[in-house]
Amino acid sequence: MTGITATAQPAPGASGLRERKKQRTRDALTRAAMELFTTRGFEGTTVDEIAESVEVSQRTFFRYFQSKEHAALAVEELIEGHFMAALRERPAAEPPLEALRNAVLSTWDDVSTAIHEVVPLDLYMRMCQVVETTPALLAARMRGQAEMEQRLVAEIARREGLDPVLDLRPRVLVAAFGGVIRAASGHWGKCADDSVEQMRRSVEEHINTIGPALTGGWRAPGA
Amino acid sequence: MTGITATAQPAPGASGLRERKKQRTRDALTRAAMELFTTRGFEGTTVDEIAESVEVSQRTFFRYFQSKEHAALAVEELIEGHFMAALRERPAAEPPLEALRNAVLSTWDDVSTAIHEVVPLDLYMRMCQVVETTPALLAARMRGQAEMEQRLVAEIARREGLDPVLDLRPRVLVAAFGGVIRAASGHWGKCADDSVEQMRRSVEEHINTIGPALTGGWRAPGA
DNA sequence: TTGTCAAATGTCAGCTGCTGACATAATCTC
DNA sequence: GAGATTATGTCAGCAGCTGACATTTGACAA
Repeated sequence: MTGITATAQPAPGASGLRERKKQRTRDALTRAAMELFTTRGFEGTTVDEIAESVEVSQRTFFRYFQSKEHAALAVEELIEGHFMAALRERPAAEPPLEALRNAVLSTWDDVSTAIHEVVPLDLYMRMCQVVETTPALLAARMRGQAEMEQRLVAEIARREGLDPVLDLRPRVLVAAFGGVIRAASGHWGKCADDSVEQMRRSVEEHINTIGPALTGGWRAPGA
Repeated sequence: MTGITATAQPAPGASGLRERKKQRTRDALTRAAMELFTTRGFEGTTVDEIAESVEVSQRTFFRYFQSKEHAALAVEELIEGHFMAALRERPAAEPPLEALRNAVLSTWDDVSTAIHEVVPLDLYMRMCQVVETTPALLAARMRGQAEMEQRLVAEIARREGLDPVLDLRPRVLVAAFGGVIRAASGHWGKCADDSVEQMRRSVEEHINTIGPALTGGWRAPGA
């Protein structure tokens, strides 16, 4: 009704009591899930336990989340939404890679406040580590990112006025970009540095490496 | 014993009757799984049906495959093994991206014969389409590829004498490369052209696009 | 307020993927 | 051929997930 058609969540700036209540239980479920996952681990936590800790039936949990994995990655989805919006607002003059880069970096602060409306930031940080070390979650996240990448390809193609089926470049660019983002967050996850700032720097650094990494000539400083 | 230490499958060139039998049932299971998946769909097929069609208990199925998904992606894993071996054999003089590229292209023929020892090629082709359209399989495959990419990073770093933790470039390069491969196979899957040759060409074309896709200046031919 | 409608939730039953434990049957070794 | 290994079968059980139907709760109008 607000004009912002959501992905799967209830409308963000909703009006009625009903909508607000829905949003509340959804947030409560995500938070409860993340708290349990970060303490007992993902596989060590049952959906029943999550539901119970919010005093809701298991069936209700599955009405909010397609799967246990989706609950764990709810925040991730939120972030992707913000990023996509940021990309759409980049000036048309920016070349594709720069637009992607700037969208990531510019959206950073918005994102952390948006996250904080749902869960404490440090909980999210700890959750990232869990994701990075849980195969099932890694797989689910990668699937989500693949869907995201499809949307990115469409957007890039639109910006540049290209046919995303005939022209390979948007797909290739986005694939590379996505890979780099994954590499960055993986790197950040391992370093166990719990700051958003550090994460931002990691992403920036990785993006700046795209050029040098692909244009050979690595061995100048090495041997 | 042949020097090719396998990933999880029984040793390829095994000696005893036991080993050969194991390999036979494993192959039979993969083939049965793929045949059922391609006709009834992945979710429309139960593990019991697969096991039954090979006249084996469900429990045995799970002794061969960690999950239903793993059975669907068994061939994929086989291919990755060949690719990894090919990469290790590339001359040390080749710069990283070229080595990756050549490993893919050079290994192509070996792969198709290796596949054919397990399943008919056209069955594999049809299976690729199923993977591309089944969310659970997409996720599982991406996870597998992520693991593969880690191994690739290690190998590239070794070749170049770099520390894969400190130096970002191997990770970034492999991420980009992996993304491109995914883009290529996705593109091939959509075009529904059932030839290996076409697939090879698609991969080659995509790899050659890496440079142009990243170095901006797209709008020369377009508008 | 009250009554009506729609939407959210609870309850229950059931399927499917997957695993541990133990018994049985097949291969290997001598 | 006897005994040690190893693969397989059987059984029981948990956890994720879904459809169907009953029940409650908020929305809206008379």
